[in-house]
Amino acid sequence: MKSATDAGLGFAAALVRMSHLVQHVFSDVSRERDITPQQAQLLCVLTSGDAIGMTDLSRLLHLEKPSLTGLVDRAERRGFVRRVRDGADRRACRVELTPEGRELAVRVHEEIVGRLEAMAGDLPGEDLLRVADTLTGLLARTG
Amino acid sequence: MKSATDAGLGFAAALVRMSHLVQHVFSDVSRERDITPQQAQLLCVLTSGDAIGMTDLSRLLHLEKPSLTGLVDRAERRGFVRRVRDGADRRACRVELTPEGRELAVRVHEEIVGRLEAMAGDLPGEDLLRVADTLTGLLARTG
DNA sequence: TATTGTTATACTCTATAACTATA
DNA sequence: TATAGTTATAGAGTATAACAATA
Repeated sequence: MKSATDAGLGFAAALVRMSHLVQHVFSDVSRERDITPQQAQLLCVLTSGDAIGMTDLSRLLHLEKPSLTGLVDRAERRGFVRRVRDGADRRACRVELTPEGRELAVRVHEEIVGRLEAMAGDLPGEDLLRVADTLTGLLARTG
Repeated sequence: MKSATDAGLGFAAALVRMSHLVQHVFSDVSRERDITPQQAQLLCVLTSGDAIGMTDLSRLLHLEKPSLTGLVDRAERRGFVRRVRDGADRRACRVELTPEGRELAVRVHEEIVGRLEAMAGDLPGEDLLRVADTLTGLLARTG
């Protein structure tokens, strides 16, 4: 009943260590695809939806806008994303994946998910479902 | 029974999103303490144990050795850590926290843990224990 | 006036290659 | 020869301040 706090890690400590592990997976997969982890994260965010403005994107990635400008510049230079002008607001642009960027994003995402699930391989599926449910609930209220 | 995959996130996707959330907490807390997230991570790793050599530290932080040299240089310049010569091997040095570094590390760690637990505030404690247990089991086998 | 995004600047982070010193 | 760590160098990531263009 109290095993987590007695013999294992507390809730927050477990999340922190798991977060580092996930970051390492991001680093390894990015390295193999010859992109940076930040570019991988940008690609993953853009896979989820439609084209998105710089301001919203900077909020999603937790970056100041000038930092995002540079990140998008470099990703655009490499042909992964492109800026499209916003028809309604002539100040704004929206960022979207190019076909090559989308293909890369899908591969990176699949590889990351695959490695994480492989790590969980021999744990009971029921436990994993419960973890996913609990974390989903937490994320729904927080971010 | 299948709610996680039907209505919520899969296991890996939940871990990835949780990881980003943890990174944001690290960023926010680091910012408030006027250090970089990488310095915060270094401090946290050093809190856990004794002085540690550069090679082991680079493995723990998933950094190439020259990257670690710079990170330790900057942390040392700010007075958070110090290099001590290894008595047995004259090539080696071990990195340890200064008193000021340890104080900062404890505060940063407490703040991060506090925010993560606050986020989980209204979730059933039993669920959190199960999550911590499952993740601890996964971490024990992985890294 | 407020908002969208960029430019200018300075620093940190990171990797690869080459190096020194010790084992 | 192999290992521990650093130096040299280049590029990427990040933030703050100041700016341009549009709303």
